[in-house]
Amino acid sequence: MRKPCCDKENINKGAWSKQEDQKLIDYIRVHGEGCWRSIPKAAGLHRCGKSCRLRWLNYLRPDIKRGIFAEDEEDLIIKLHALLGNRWSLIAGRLPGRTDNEVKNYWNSHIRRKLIKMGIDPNNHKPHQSFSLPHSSSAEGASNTESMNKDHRVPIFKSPVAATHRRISFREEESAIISSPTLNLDLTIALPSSMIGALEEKAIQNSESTKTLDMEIDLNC
DNA sequence: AATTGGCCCAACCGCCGAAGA
DNA sequence: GTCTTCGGCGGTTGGGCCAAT
Repeated sequence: MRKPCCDKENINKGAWSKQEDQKLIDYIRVHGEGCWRSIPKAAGLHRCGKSCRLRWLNYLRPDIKRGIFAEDEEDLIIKLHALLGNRWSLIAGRLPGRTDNEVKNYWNSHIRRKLIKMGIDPNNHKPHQSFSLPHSSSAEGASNTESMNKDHRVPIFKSPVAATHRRISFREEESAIISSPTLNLDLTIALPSSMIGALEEKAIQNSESTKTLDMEIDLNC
């Protein structure tokens, strides 16, 4: 049995107060992002290190872009999702200022529904033939491939791409993106510039794994 | 005005891989 | 080679807000 990431006692949970936010911001401004486990104690926060990390990365970071997604951002998310599946952190990495949580939420609340309305299966981005909303599908069938959110409104489908290829190495994923015939300019623009040179080199070196991934993606798209 | 149902999003949970001892 | 710890990730949930009834 794995130990909990932190002492559960004396740990605040739930929404962050302004004071807590300020403490975390102040600490990171001075000391930078370091060891998340030690930050709560050092910053005087009764929070789990993971919670601090999440709060900082998803909410407090100064470079976060908030507000509605632009059309081109949405388009890019759809393209990247078709390629990568539910790997939100990778998708978010190509949307400057957006977090994985934000992208994930936006996908589940907006894009998924939009695609369904358009008659496109959000799992594989193909026009669906038998895809149906949960209320019209059999509960038995649904239970194996999808889970519902709490009020049974929208099915949370597990992407076949993500389910099959979860935890593919970062290099393989970058290589797949760079070498993808269906995603070129949109993606290279968003790719962190500092990584492009190194990644292209790696893409060549890892051509074997890239081929494998591309082939798998072809099967799914 | 009160209730209900749906939507949205922040935050938690549990798992996994990487790194270090 | 094995074990432990940590950071990171995706899935899921709790709860606030708002529109419809």
